[in-house]
Amino acid sequence: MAPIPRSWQRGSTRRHRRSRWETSRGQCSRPSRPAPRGGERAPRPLERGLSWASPFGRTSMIATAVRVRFAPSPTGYLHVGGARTALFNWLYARNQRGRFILRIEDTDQARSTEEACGAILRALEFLGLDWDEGPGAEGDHGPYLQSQRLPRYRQTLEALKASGRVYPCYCTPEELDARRELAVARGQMPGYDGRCRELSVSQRARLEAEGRAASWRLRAPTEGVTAWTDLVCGRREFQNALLSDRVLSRADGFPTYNFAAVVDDHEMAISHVLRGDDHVSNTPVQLLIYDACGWLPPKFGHLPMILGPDGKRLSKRHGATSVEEFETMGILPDALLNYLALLGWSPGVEGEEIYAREQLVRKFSLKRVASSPASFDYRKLDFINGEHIKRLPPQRRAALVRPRLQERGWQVDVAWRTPAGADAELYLDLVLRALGNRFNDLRRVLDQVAYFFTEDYPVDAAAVATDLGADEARARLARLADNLTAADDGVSVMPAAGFEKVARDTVAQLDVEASLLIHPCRVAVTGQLASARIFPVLELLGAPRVIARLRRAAGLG
RNA sequence: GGCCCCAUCGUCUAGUGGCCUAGGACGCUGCCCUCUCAAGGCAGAAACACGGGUUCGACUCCCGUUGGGGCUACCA
Repeated sequence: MAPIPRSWQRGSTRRHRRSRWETSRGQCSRPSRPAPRGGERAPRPLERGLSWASPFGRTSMIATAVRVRFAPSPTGYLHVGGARTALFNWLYARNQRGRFILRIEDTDQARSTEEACGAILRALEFLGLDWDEGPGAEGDHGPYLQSQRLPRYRQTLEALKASGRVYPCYCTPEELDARRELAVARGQMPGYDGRCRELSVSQRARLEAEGRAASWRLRAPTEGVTAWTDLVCGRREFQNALLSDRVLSRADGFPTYNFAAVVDDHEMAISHVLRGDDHVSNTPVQLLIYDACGWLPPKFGHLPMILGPDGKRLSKRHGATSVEEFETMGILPDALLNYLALLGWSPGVEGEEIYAREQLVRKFSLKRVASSPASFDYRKLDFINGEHIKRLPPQRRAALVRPRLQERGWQVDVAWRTPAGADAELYLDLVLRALGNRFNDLRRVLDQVAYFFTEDYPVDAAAVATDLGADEARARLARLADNLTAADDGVSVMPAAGFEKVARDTVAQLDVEASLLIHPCRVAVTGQLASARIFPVLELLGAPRVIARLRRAAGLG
């Protein structure tokens, strides 16, 4: 087996403080954070006049610190796609010794909920993707909830109005929809038709007199191209003619996604935007907004999508999709991270694909991110999870099982005469050691150890029928029980070797194949066809229970 | 419909013009080990979507076809 990475020996290396979520509860909807020192920061003045003419006028050659962000909108649980995006950002930040920022994009008042926000934060905590700035970890660039940043968007909008880079649009959503449908029906482009772009002062006054509220649209260029070099897929470009004038500020005064994201990414000094492929077409729009504001855009990298096993977008009908579901399935956070990292990224070396999180951090590179979409493979996740479980140090494996055992009220009785006496901790440890590599699935382990802790353990009826159905088999078990009784002094712990000697002697007396005794014995004692090696199991069970179970199986008990 | 992207074993991928008789991982098959089951060891089946170019030479570069995906909002 490969050398065990330090993290598995040391236990958790998660950097985040366990208490963060507890202390950050409620941050999502209520700004209970202390007021920033010195009150509100002065708004950064908008640089007017050097935008289109000189979009890179403010380029600095000084390498800036890496600041990346994960910006979920709290409209549901954390999807594995989102988790993968968060992971890649986190890995990049940790690898580059940068900062990982968490920002909640809750400008959609109708769909955002506090529960969803809490669920997302909890899922990130479960995964151990700790954020340096964000809810519960206020930094210099907060607040980190968009709903608390409204004044900032308003300020930027005012500056844009002053520079003439936005114009009011009085079309209602209904009118827009109707015209869009018409355009599509005619085979034309569905984008905004520019109706309000060149309105005169008097026309605007008339529309406003009708009581129409204005949304504000970016006056975007109608020719040329908007291009960028994507960190993942290289040069990308879009025809400006295809990019219609987008709404930056809705009629209700709330910013749209593209506008809020740009303002926030700029004000939070984000250096790299790593997000899902589904955002590529937003990028030229955002680039235009940066330009209009006179800001230098960050670098962009678009991660390929995660598809279901059938190549369609991953959805619930494929199986689990939320981090929470994987947690209840018994998937370890590090295993999920390991698997997710391999979806769309490769370490570029052959052999083992099992990595502890700090190995991922060390190896991660944007250069090795794939540009093609990947299908989610639940079986490989299971394999990786099993490998992670197998590499856990004994105490941590015990910690995974213990609460579930306690939940069922299982305990250890000194009368069993096990090597652990009545020490439950030691007993669990010994049981898990006996199980060894067979313990690689949290969903199964409870059934695998049940017969050590209770008489009410699951029994495989088919196994009983085949292995204990014959009279000869039961007679052999009765003989074994008798011989064990004779060998047992009623006081001391019988070691595995002791059980084995009695069993071998019994086989010799009976003059049969050893397996003809051992297999029925296993079924009689564990209820299962498969278990850990039988003699250590018998030792852990203790002679009293072994003899009782044998007699019961033999029909004598 | 329009725009954009993607294309190597069933799946995740390595591969940046000759190292490729295409490598690894999961899964699958067989054998070994063996008290069962796992684990482990060994072996095996399994792919460059198709068609044109470019080149002395294409998995690698270009074009087209096909297939898949994304976007096309006063959602994010």
